[in-house]
Amino acid sequence: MGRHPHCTKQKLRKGLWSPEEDEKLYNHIARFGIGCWSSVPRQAGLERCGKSCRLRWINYLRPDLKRGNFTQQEEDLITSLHEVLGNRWSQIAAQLPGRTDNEIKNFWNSSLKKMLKQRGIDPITHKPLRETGAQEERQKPSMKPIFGPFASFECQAVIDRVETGANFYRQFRQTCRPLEQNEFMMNFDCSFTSGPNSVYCDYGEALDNSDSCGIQESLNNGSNWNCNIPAQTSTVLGNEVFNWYSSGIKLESPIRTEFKTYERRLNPCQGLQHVDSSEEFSSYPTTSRSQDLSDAWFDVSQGELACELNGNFLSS
DNA sequence: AAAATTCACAACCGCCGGCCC
DNA sequence: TGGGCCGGCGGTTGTGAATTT
Repeated sequence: MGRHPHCTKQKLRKGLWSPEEDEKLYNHIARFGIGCWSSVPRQAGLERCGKSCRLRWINYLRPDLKRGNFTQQEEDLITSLHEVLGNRWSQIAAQLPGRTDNEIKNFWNSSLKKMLKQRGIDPITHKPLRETGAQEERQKPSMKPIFGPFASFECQAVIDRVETGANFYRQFRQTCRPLEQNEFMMNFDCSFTSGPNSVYCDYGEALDNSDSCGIQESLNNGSNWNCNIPAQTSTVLGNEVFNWYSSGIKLESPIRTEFKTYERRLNPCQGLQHVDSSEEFSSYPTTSRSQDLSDAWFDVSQGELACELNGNFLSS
């Protein structure tokens, strides 16, 4: 059995909140803090359901809310985060202090979406509308898996470290080119950019549960990257989550980008065969900053990555 | 000036996962 | 273990203000 009787469907008020209701709720939270929302209406003397109280507090009454129009900076950030995260408004809101997911969602639906369309950008794919249309046209006839020549796939992810707010961007690019009959060479490029208190990824450790067309296996074989995050980060992609742990490293730069390329010979009939391993291109330390980043972990989405990688094989 | 339309934003609804009993 | 509650989330709707016809 459950704990408490669910909000009994007695006559509860709906619709806009009156100033009196706001005052009651604000005073209650100010005095007792946030506890069990379902008991707030009764304790605060409100004829509302707990959910409604919670929403009113989060979206309107909270003292740390930033009011007013979105700045250009916020606008740009929302756009770029939406490109990465899609309609995950709560995760986007987590990157904009003082803004709520509801506010951002409304702003997106009422303004940003239109603005992007006016600029000729598809607000869903964030690619030029023509390109998107052409891609859709091309993909329509063949939903069957095909290893198309020059197939290309890109995805991006942003990981936010909760404590510092430092952002960490990953970008993947996958391309295929024909070799011989029934054979293709696939290049899998990754670039990682991390901000202050740099963060590094190790696919070798992270992708230890490979089940995605051998891609993860290839990364395991080829990678010797380190996974070093000083603290837990929020999950930003996908539904499936798994943790990974750092092995400890000292970082020297506040901003650093790293690139890697994996080449794989593909035979659609035989599956994937590993050909070459990784190649590390560059990093650019700016100022010196050492930090011991051991014993840290963060989440990535195995499922999302797998899903995205699988996407490559469906392109034509 | 009034009606119609558009816009911005507040609030609701339904679903889901986690937790408790 | 299963039922039910709770909180969080994203999609949708409602509402008042602003703008257009």
